[in-house]
Amino acid sequence: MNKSVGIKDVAAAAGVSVTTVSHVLNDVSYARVGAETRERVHDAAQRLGYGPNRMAQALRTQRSGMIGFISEEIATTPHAGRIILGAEETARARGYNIMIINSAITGSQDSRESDVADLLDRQVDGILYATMYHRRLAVPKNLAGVPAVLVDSEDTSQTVCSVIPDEVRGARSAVQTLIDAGHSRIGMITNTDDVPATHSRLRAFKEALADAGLVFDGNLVQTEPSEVPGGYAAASRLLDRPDRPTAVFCYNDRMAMGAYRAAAELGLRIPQDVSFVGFDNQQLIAENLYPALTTVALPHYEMGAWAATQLIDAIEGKTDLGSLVARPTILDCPLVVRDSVAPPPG
Amino acid sequence: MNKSVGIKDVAAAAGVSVTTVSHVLNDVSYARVGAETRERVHDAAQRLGYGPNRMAQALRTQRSGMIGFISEEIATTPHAGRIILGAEETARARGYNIMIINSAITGSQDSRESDVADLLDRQVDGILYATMYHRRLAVPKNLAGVPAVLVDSEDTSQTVCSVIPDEVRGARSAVQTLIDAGHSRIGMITNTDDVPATHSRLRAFKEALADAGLVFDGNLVQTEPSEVPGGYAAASRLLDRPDRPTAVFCYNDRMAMGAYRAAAELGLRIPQDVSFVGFDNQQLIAENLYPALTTVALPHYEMGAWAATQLIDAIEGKTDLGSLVARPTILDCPLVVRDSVAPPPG
DNA sequence: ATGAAAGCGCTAACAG
DNA sequence: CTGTTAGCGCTTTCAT
Repeated sequence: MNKSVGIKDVAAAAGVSVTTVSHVLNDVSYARVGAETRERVHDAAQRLGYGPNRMAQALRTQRSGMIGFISEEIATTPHAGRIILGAEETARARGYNIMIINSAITGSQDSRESDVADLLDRQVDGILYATMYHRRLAVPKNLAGVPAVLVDSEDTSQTVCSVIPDEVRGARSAVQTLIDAGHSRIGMITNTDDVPATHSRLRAFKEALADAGLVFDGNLVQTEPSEVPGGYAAASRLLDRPDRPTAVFCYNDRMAMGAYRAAAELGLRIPQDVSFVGFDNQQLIAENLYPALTTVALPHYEMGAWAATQLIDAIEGKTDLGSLVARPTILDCPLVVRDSVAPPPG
Repeated sequence: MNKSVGIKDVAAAAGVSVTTVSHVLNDVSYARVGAETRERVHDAAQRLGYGPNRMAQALRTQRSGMIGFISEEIATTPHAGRIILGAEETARARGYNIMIINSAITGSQDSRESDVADLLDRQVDGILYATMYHRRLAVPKNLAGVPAVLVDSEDTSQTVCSVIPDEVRGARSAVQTLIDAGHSRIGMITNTDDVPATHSRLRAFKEALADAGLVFDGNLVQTEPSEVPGGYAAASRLLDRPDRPTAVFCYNDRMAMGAYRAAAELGLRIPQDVSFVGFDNQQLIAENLYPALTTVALPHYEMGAWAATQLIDAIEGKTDLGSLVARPTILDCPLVVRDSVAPPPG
């Protein structure tokens, strides 16, 4: 059907040996081939539509040029796509391809190991392991010894390199944008999950307040599950107070969506009466709420790209991942300014 | 590091030849091996943690067990993830893995061909080609002759097998649910894109009305770009009429989101004063609007799974894709009932 | 400056 | 019932 043309066909067509073909096509440095021969080879290859059989190449060189990508619940979050995209584009630019495997987030440790084993049988040169949200993770044992990097998660055993978002700086810039707009009574809607983001964002909230010389009022932080109904409930409590805050930092965009409804029901206009800022930059929500939500973007694409770059550098011996395992690499979360922030009323 | 254990290590450990190992591990039918030997081989393989080198295997058998997956803009839509998931899970269950490539939707025909070529060099056994929304497509020339199936798009040259959603039946069930609730003045918000979905959904709207003996009123269909602001604008016009419809079928969930705002601004309650039904089942929106939006789901997972199944069947010679190219296979779009539909007021 | 040949890890005739 | 051996398509050492 397709590639019936092999290196020997090219050799025959160019009237040279396969060695020569291999040499010129791979630009082997030490082998010296006549300029005219070079051209003949390139021509023949071109004409026949030759492309090397990457499996044969891999078998011989012990380098598959494939990167395994394990993603938890590929589908559930639109974010996962950005990580894959970052990794794929980066890898491809360097001649690598991505082999993708979905891993159920509910899967057992055994099933995770067999995901890795699958990829290893495929002779991938390295593995990217992405989680659907930032958290700490016990990596499959058989990942040890394989070039690997974790994306959006940290290894509990500190044995594999990882890249995560800078939750604290991101959250601080979110709160700062509220402070800069002139707010001094600022509330926060936080969530109930025991994940790094919860702690980091809350801590950043307090720090930003403190740095601005504002007092932290525990009554102005309301906790609920991190979904739209939770945001609605938390915001309702916050905005119904006589001394309601004039601005609210929401744990994420989904909670902000709920907060919008709470504000609407109380007859509060956004941003004239109350300002909001979210986190995550879930485009579908942030762009489409009215008014559009100012929020903080998670660097999914960048994490994917960074991870792929490091992994490939390690595979090619340009880097030692070992030097990076000590603590996760942290990537910036930029503020995305839209229309939900204004100076406080009055 | 990883798989330094090969078939000959197993052979040595089990005290048999590599042939025997290959035979028992692959359950070769014709080769007859003693039960006790079988066990020894399995034991040894187990003990050494042997897994076959899939590249060597592929090189030898001319079957890579890899499926190439080309996806336009993997990241942009959450939907793409569901297609990948359907394909990946199905493929994996049958011993195949997915090699993924992102193809810019803006890419040239040449770049598409090189995407395919890349995969072909990798010796994939077949290719799945997914678009980010249902449309007609000129497939790369070099896809001809390769087992392939298109997901969510149709081949303009009718030469490759494809699977698409049943827009018409989906839209009809959306409209029907409005009719069943007792509505007789039903409006539609449609869009400006010249894509199959636009035409199918509008046609279905008219057919459903006709079948129910309701008259079609051109004033009750408003056209705008298929995003939230468009939905807002179209719905505003529709609901501001003295003879406003009591129910509205929205081209998609994003437009429905805009329509919700239009209703709110006019002081209309959903669903008491006006019912809405959307299309696409974009969970982030449909589940989180208030009230939650009744809509029609696109069978992304199912299309991915169906495509992978057919492709693998074809690869394994169980099916001839040729028999399916004549027209696309159409998969059902189920109605997802939530809270945005009620009987008309009064 | 170019070619012959070995061998990557595996499967599948073919021999015994 | 089990073992020998020839490649799959390529890279690379070593000869020429």
